[in-house]
Amino acid sequence: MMENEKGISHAMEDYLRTIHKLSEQTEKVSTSAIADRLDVAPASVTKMLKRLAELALIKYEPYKGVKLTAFGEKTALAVVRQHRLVELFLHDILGVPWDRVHEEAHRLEHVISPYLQDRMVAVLGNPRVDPHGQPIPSKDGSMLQRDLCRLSEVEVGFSGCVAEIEDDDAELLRYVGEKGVYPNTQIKVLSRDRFGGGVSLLIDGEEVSLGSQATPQIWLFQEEEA
Amino acid sequence: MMENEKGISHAMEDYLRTIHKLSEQTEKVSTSAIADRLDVAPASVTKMLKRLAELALIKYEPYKGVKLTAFGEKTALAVVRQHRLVELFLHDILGVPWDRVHEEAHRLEHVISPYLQDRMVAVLGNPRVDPHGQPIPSKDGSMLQRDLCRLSEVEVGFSGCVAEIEDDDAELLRYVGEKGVYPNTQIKVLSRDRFGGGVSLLIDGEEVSLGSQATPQIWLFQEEEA
DNA sequence: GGATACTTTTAGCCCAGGCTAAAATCTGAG
DNA sequence: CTCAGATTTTAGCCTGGGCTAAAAGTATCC
Repeated sequence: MMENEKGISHAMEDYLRTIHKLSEQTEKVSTSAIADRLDVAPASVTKMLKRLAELALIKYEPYKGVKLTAFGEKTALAVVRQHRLVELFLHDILGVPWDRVHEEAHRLEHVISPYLQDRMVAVLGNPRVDPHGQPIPSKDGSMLQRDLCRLSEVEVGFSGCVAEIEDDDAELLRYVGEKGVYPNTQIKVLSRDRFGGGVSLLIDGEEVSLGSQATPQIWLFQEEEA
Repeated sequence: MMENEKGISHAMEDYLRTIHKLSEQTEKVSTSAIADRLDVAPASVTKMLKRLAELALIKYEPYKGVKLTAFGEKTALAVVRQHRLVELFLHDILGVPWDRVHEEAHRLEHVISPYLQDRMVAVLGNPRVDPHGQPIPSKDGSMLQRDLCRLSEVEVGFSGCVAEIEDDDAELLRYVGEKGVYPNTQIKVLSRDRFGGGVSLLIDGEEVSLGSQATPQIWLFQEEEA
């Protein structure tokens, strides 16, 4: 049951991380959205939501969706921190490619003690972002806030810098990596498909095209560069 | 249920490792010995033994104790390998002290994929022994066989080299470490308590005494040195 | 060789976290 | 405003891995 001292199981950690993730898009997160993402039946989600609500991790009104409480938010951020630190560790120290770190980290994140986390942080030198450019929440739960927009939504002619790429689709990461798009890659948007959302980019003097599945997953720093 | 592809759960891995460990002492391992070591009720052990027997991991005759099959042995050695590799990794790469690696490795060992194991091995440079001197089984299940004897059983006057120290009691490891006893430490037995099994040692020119709880946990290379 | 003590197993329970099928609620289109 | 369709919840079941209490088997001692 309570795998860590606070009565929060590994499964609960997964739910919290998922709810946190989905909260970026919608205010109240739906049962089915969680079920989809965790690949479990909606009924299972409902059951778990009740437990999370009992622990005061979420505010749950039946049929109305769910929202993290402040406590839940804090706990979720701790899970995200753990996850991203592990990803970075796997990448930087063990040489795991960026399209594999997510799934490996998913298993590891639940069994890293606070002590080990500290050791990892020490070895990594207090890092700020994971291998996909996503910011690592600090211990106290504050997270680097940045002004980002999706590559799928930026104007033709925009020139700027890649901030992060969504980490949950390994296939996509491989695709994007092959095209030479990584965090901090400098890009300029040359053109855009009229329908579909694919783009043509200038990267390092080369012209590169990206399919419409990829562009919404790539986030750019908002501030336009010269 | 089946946490790895072969239908062997984390709990089962713990049982296998424990049975393997206890098999060093006795031919047939008793239910209660397993229960003691895993800190669960004997009834729980019985139940699990049936499951392990169904998977052909052990030979189980009710009331007569239990023994690993060849398949069980192989599986257990894979778990031991995982455990010791993780211990070494934590020690060498993350700087975790040797009295802490066991408990941390205990959680981690169940969630390291074969791929990650390979990465660890690469980073560690194909190591042979863990931080307590215990040999790491190779991938194919062969393990460095050595001729060891306990410090508690060696004659006064013996001079030789520490091979390994049992890793499951952190307190003891700290004690032994404070005394300067590590794998490969050169020692000479100066005297022995008439009753109790404590000894007085010469280490690096210094006289050091070790209590009777410690000496049976310390293993020496059998061959006497000049 | 039998009484007693210890060990092991059985029986039956619990909880977490899944599942399906059926009931309840919500939503949006006419 | 109603009702069909989608979403969500309830009810009830399952499995793994624990537990306790009671029964069964084994060992020991006289």
